[in-house]
Amino acid sequence: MFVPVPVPAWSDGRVPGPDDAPTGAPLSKQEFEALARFRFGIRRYLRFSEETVRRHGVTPQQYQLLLALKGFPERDWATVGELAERLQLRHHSVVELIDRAQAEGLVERVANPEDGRSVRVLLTRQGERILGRLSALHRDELRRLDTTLAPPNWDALG
Amino acid sequence: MFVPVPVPAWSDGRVPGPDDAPTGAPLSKQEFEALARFRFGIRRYLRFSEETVRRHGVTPQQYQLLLALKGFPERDWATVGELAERLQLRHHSVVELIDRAQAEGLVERVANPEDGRSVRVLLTRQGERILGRLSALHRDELRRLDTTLAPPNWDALG
DNA sequence: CCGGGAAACATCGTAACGCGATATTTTCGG
DNA sequence: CCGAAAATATCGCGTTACGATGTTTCCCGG
Repeated sequence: MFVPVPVPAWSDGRVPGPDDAPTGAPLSKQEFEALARFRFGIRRYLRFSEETVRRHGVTPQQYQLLLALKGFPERDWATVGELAERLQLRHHSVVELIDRAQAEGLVERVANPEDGRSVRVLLTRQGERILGRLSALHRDELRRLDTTLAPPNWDALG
Repeated sequence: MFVPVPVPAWSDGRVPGPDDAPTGAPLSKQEFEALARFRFGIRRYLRFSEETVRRHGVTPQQYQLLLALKGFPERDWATVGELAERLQLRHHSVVELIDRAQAEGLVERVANPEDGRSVRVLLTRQGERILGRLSALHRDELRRLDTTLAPPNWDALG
């Protein structure tokens, strides 16, 4: 499942390969621990999220879709392509995700008046309602976790 | 794929269900955006990670396994159960992950002298080498992303 | 010292998800 | 008005994490 993203979304648009020399010195035990702790924090948050949303009858992917819509900058809808970028997935993976969410009555598709090729995806009333509850729970959890979840502070590691 | 974790790893050991009232008021558009941006940051980091490690011939799960070993607090090995906690997976998922990583020569199992039921998992020389390179690249990327990746600062949102 | 329950690890079959490859519809420049 | 590019959609497949179940080792009461 190798995955070349068409327009890389990180810093310099390059993905380091096996021949790239790492820029810094070898990592200390402390640095490895910091990296591992950060990853653990992410896993823990995602695990909390997964359990929470499933108890409300939606999958983690669906929650991310809903959130990406309601949380889209400036708007409250998005096209498939825009969602693919926000969710860091391929277009057709998003298409399938939308299909499933639509079947559950969480989102709907509307023709885009500005471009007939694309589609506007937006939340249904039910989608709004569920997202509202779930987001509040996530905000609460984030408030509790936030120091645990912060990226390592390399300078204070010495 | 519903997932009741035996010993929940988050705050109060409870997972909010549909009948829990969210503690706070409904979220503002800004808060939704903050939540979505944070999730986007995570996705972007994980995407970077996936691409990077695949170019070096390991899967994302394998990288996480290696990192969990080298970054384990106080030690540089762990049991299957400990890894399950750190990786937030079920025991047998970790067993399979270790099987695959072992087949690739990245980790090895050694009998645990202190308890014959459990197993010590540790890095091979090759696992160390690959992990070293990958971790340096991850540290570099994290240094670049860190403001983007920080959890939302709710107080500064108003 | 021994028998039963618990703990730790392992095996097997299954379902969901994201992907590559490919197809379809719409736009737009010349 | 036509061909190339863009945006969305369809199909089949491999990987992975899971639930259910099995095996080995420890530990404790009697």
